[in-house]
Formats: sequence, structure tokens, C-alpha cells
Amino acid sequence: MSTPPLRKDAAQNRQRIIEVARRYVDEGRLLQLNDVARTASIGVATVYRHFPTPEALLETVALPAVEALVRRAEHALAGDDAWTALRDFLAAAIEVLLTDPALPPVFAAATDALEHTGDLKRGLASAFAELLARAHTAGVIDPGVTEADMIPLLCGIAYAANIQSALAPAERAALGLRYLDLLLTGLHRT
Amino acid sequence: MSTPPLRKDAAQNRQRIIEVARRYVDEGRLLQLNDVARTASIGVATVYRHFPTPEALLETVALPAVEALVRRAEHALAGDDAWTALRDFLAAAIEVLLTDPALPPVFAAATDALEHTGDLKRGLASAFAELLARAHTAGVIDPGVTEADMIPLLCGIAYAANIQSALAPAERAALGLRYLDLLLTGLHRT
DNA sequence: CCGTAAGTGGATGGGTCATCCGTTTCAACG
DNA sequence: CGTTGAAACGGATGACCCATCCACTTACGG
Repeated sequence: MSTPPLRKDAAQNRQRIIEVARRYVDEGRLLQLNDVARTASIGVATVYRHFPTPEALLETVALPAVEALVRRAEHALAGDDAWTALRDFLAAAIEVLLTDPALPPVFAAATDALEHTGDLKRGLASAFAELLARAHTAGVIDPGVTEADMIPLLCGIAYAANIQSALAPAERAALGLRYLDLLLTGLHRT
Repeated sequence: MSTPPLRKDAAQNRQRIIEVARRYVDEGRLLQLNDVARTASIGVATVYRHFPTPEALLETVALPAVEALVRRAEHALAGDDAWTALRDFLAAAIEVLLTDPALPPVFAAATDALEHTGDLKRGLASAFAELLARAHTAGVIDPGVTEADMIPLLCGIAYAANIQSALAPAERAALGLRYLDLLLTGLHRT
């Protein structure tokens, strides 16, 4: 579990790799480790040492966004209306999911297949479970729905909105929110 | 548009390729043209001539299932209750989408990117549009929802159910149906 | 300043992809 | 039937990508 602190140059390289990868993701290019290495003017082996697979790199690129989402969830927990809190958080999740191309694959992957994000995703899941639990006890949501359903469903919505590849990102985000609304209408109880 | 009829041996090879590819799809192996060729004991070039890309091959493999679905839609149009017809058809669609691994990619692709399936998908879309239109005039469904929404949403549901890679196919199908129900509850009007 | 462990780079073997072209097979016609 | 031209075939091949290995360099504690 101990992570011996990285040497200065290593940390620098690592950072540089992440930056380049982030640019790749944003531009929709797929992450090829060799390619990233060349673009970053860094040896291939260095990249492979830091990130054994493209997924690992992607995961690291996605990290800040996931963290932000966790904070968002905790913030939502501070709200007082169970339904509103849940809905707002879900909307935020969809929005970021459709805005940052790094996120969908990370969320779609099995929780424990990820090195770093695993804990975060678990944290997110539990914060989210709490939001759901509140909604359940408040009786404002279909009692049969668990957080084990919601994460895939969110991914599904993001996926559906993303299929419309002709649309601009902003339009896709709007579409995603609309789809979320549709789903939530089905889940809402009064 | 004219398709000069295939020579006997060519047709035979083509068939053989499709059969092998179907096996690949069913076993979840990804379609690699070279690989398929070797398995089918057929020259690589032959495979490439018949199917320039893996997508083209996949499309052809999926064809019968798509045709079946079109028939199903037309059959549904014979029913008299708009809502039931729509719901039953959607359930059938989800079921086959989750049962046949060849279908999701084909449906997710842009309609006009496909060679053969394009027409079929258009036919499906129009039969489906008819089902929706009936539901609309009967006032039993959210008026804002179009068939341009429904296909992606279906794919999204299939996607969500498929993420649960730990589940057996049958369980995933059941899950998909449940998700569909959730969505439909959101769309239903009375 | 030196020793050592951590870090680096890129050459390279292994693998996949898809094209090209010399050969074979079909089937139409005399 | 036998001939012939077009259609189809096959696999060798060059281009490309992936990821490992190891000889070299660099940071940094003593």
C-alpha cells in the first residue's frame, strides 16, 4: 500500500504524460501509449512504466473529474429535500459524463478493475446510496431501484445521448438531461 | 444498384464466412477478418472481398435478426391497443438486443453508415414511428418523445444492462426489461 | 563527491492488418 | 464437349502497432 514518493524527474514526466493524454481525450483521439509517448517526447518505456495500459492512463486523466463529482455528491447530501438533492446530483452527473469523454469508460468499467478510481467510485457509490436511501425513506422514489441500478442507467443515458454523434457536445448534454428527466419521471413517487 | 448474381463457389464461400462469423459473435470473440478467414479455411483476400470491414460482416450477420424485428413491428401494428402494441414491441426489441450480441453495434451505428441494414433500419424506424404516432394520437405517451429518441434510448438500456457483465445473459435480459419498464413508466400518460 | 537505486529511452521481436497479383475455377457459348 | 474470358481465389508480403528488455543516465542520501 505504501507509495514511495516519486523522484522529481519522474513526477515531472508523469505529469507531462497526463497532460498530453488529457489533450488526446479532449480531441477524441484514442489513447495509444506509443503515440502519447512520441507526442510527449518521452520514451515509450517511461510511459508504460507509469501506466501499464491505456485504461490506467485514462483512469488517471479522469481522476479530477471523479473527485469533483464526489464532492458534488457530498454537497448534495447537505440539501434538505431528498428528491431535489437526488435529481440535482444526477443532473450534474449526466452533464459531466457527457462533457468529459474520459469519464464514461471509467464508470462503465467494473468498480474493482480500476487501480486508483476504485476507492473513489466506492465513495461515490456510498454517497449516492445515501441520497437514494433518503429518497426511499421519504417515499419519493420507486422502492425497487437501488444504486446498483442507477450507475448503469446513468451510463446508458450518457451512451444514448452520445450516439447522436452529429450533435454538438452542448446539444448532447441537453439531450442527456432530457433523457434523465424521462427516466426520473418513471422513478418519481409522490 | 444492380447486383450481378454471385457465382456458385463465391456464394458458398460467402455463406461459410457468415457462419463462422456468427459463431465468433456468439462466443463473444471479436471479429478479425484475418482470423475468420483462417478459421473458415478461406483465403484472407476472399473474406476482404466479400466484407471490406468487420462492421460490414457484422452487419450481414445481424441481418436476419433485424428482419425478424421488422416483422415483429409490423405484427405489432396489427394490434388494436396503441399502448400495449408499443410496449410489447419495445420489450421484444430489448430482448433480442440483449440476446444477440450482433445487434447493438448495428443499431448504435448511424443509420446510413450501413450498406445493407440501412433500408431495413429505415423500415423499422417507420414502422416504429407508426406505432408511436398511434400512441401519440391516443394520448397515452409523452408527446415530446419521437422515434429519433427511442432508438438511442433502447440502445442505452441495452448498454446499461450489458454493463453487468457478471450476470448471465438471461438475467441481463430480465434486467433490461425492468429498465425498459422504468422508462416506460416515465413516458406513459393516461 | 561518490555510490546506488530509481528512472530513462529506443531498438527490437512479435503480432495484426489489408493489399496485390499470379493462379484456379466457373459457366457461357460455339 | 472444348474453349475462353471473366470472376473468384489464396497467401505472400510490406506497413504498422504494441510492449518488453537492457544498456545508459540521473537524482539524491551519506
